[in-house]
Amino acid sequence: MIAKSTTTVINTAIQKCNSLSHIKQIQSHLISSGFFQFSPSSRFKLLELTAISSYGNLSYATLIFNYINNPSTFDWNPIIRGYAQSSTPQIALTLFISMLRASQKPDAVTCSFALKACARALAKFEGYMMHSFVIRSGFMLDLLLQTTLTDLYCKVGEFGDARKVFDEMPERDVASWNALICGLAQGGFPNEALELFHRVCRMGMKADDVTVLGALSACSQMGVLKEGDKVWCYVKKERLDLKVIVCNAVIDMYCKCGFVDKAYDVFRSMSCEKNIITWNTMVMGFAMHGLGVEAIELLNEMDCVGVCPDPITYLGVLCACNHAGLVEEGHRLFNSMEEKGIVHNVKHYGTVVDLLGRAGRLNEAYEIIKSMPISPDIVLWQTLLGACNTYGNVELAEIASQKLVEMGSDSCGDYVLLSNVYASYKRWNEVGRVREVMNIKDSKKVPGFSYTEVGGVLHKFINGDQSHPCWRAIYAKLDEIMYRIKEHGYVSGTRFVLHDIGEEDKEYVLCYHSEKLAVAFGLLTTSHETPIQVIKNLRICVDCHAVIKLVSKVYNREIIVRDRARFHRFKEGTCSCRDYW
DNA sequence: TTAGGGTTAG
Repeated sequence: MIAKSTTTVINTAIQKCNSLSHIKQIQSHLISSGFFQFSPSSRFKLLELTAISSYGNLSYATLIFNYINNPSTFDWNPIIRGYAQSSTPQIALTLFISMLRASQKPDAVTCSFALKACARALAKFEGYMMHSFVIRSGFMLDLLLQTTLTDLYCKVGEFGDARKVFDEMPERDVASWNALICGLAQGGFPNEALELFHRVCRMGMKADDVTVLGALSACSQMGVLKEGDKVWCYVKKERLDLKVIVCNAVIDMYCKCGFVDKAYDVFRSMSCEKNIITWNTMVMGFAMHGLGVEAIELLNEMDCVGVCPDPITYLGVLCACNHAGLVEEGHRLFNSMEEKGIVHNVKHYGTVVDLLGRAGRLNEAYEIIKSMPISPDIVLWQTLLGACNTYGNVELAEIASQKLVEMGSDSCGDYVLLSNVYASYKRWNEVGRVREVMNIKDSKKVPGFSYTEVGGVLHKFINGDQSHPCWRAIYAKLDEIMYRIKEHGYVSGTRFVLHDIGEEDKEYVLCYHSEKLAVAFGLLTTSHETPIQVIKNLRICVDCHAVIKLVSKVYNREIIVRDRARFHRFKEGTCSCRDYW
């Protein structure tokens, strides 16, 4: 028997560990003194520290664990927890099964780690098995497990089951609400997430930092400024702005709602210390708004105040140069990364290829791809192909298309671009051949949709959509728009339509793109001085861009479109992207 | 002796 006071001394020493070598010293002391075998609490502390602390080492923790004769639940728990939060969470589930085979009984804590592992591994089937195990073990009344289950079902996309677990909870605390709010926000249901946030506030429950993170993410996705403002007021009232993670989310929200100035105000007036994510979010915000010079200035400021940029900072700055057309600066920054100790990743290559490609420097872009020490991905070849389409480079377009086929890309956009390049040289035989392959492959297109907020209600439009209650009026308005802008020189850009249909029909397909429907609806339902705000899931197409520019002039209306890549602010016939996107 | 919910990315 070991005296309790001795155990306390040992455990205090373990807690003071701050390096792996320190852990090893303690371990050897525990083994030689017999504590490893006879003091379960010391062994637990040692395992926990080795498996989950920042200076620990999971492989080493596994070595220690394998040294234990007949491990107890208290020995299994820290090792399962360690793997659950590692990059290989599926190992935690294998260990959970090994534990059952070794006839050790998992407790509610073991289950919480196993559920976490399922969520991180997106293991839906194993998640259902674990849920059943939790019920059979009699742990279903555990509030923490119910919350973990709610989170798990959201992460694997089973929102119905998440809702069921949540609705059946006898009592809920703020973390349970957060699991559902954040789960819905991250799972593509921002509207529902925001509604729940308001419900939490109405119930008089104190929303905490995690709740507002979920709400802010929802506002960012939908681009709803008024809602975002409300959350920001709540954040200030509850002093949640003392948390850097919350400020970062607020900056991101204002950028994505189209108000980079407000984001910058928050960035400048933060009362807590900025972290690298704060800087990166602001840089990315500038990029999104085509403010290349501002992004570069921020990078320089980081250098002045001694903050080390990371690969994401450089990605943001390169992206900003790309959107602002700062070709030389972007190219120079890309080349300077190595001396700053930052290794180029595939996204950096993607951005610089885009940058050079848009500037017509196709051969340089291709040389960069050829010199890459890592494999180019599908997006990168698509970027080059896009530039080939713009500049009519058949030779490189064929190379990029061939690579895309080899890589198994089945995006119909690839075929459209290649056939457009052939079409621009009137090489109709090749156009026909590409179209044929495209039909055989039955390439799928991601459906485009846009939404706009009018009177606090979000209206969603899909290409060619007739589901909106006012669709007849919207289509009539669009006909009027097309008629009026044609008087100002608009010619339909039918070469961007994919389908093999007659010219008139092509015009029809283009005409009812979701962003045009949203703009027509905005013109119908909002007053003259209100800017129309539209959010699109894909990049805006060339034809819609041309149409909206003219609409902003003919109807004298400001129109702001956030597409997948950036913001376009249309005013008096021009766009803030200067047609460079 | 141990558990739940979380911000940036072509």
